[in-house]
Amino acid sequence: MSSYKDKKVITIGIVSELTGLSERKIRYYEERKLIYPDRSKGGTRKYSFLDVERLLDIANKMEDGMQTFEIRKMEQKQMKKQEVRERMLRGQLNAAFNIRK
Amino acid sequence: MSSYKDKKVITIGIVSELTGLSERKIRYYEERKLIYPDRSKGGTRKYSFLDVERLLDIANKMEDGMQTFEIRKMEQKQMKKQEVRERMLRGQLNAAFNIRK
DNA sequence: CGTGTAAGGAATTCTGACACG
DNA sequence: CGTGTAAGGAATTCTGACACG
Repeated sequence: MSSYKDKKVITIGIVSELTGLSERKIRYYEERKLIYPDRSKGGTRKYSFLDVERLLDIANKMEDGMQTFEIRKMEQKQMKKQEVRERMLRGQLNAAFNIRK
Repeated sequence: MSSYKDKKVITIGIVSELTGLSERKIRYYEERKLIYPDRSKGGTRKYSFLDVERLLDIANKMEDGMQTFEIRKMEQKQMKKQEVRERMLRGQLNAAFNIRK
């Protein structure tokens, strides 16, 4: 289920190197609810490789002139689409095999 | 080729949490040539998930009473075995398909 | 809105050494 | 040999704010 990709173990300086984004930008995207790092006891942020990929995606969208709230909404829509797909798939499976919870 | 597993992006504090080993031990195993972290410009160590796995393996062997130099030698032997296997495999492939470099 | 920067403090890491065994 | 620890300094990160636009 959870692989290395999801483990929040990377500090912001390294994320900055990996993505080419300034630490300021990375923290700002968190403020705008686009990314959710963990925190150490001391309070330092910890990111996963998945977060790094998300940040690269965000960077692309920002370059295209998109605003942070648009990116957030877009992701919510993606989530919804995904949910609908899964619901439909489950429904079809249930119909095909006549499964009840 | 290189995946997330090999990227040296984890600081020693987090490696310590992931492995349960003290930072002292982790640095010592480096001194004994059992592990090779990268360094940031400032000099802080950076480890990969593969390094974390290696450390867990080292920890097991230490618990079994093995000494650091024994672990190092054991790994060298593993490397040699692996090389031999690859050389043989390559030889068989070449023979089978009559390939020349 | 998105991002740079200087500011001061706190958390993290580093090295070399002493200790014990 | 393997590991803990106190010591002092350096690198890293954090927050809140001011600036520009």
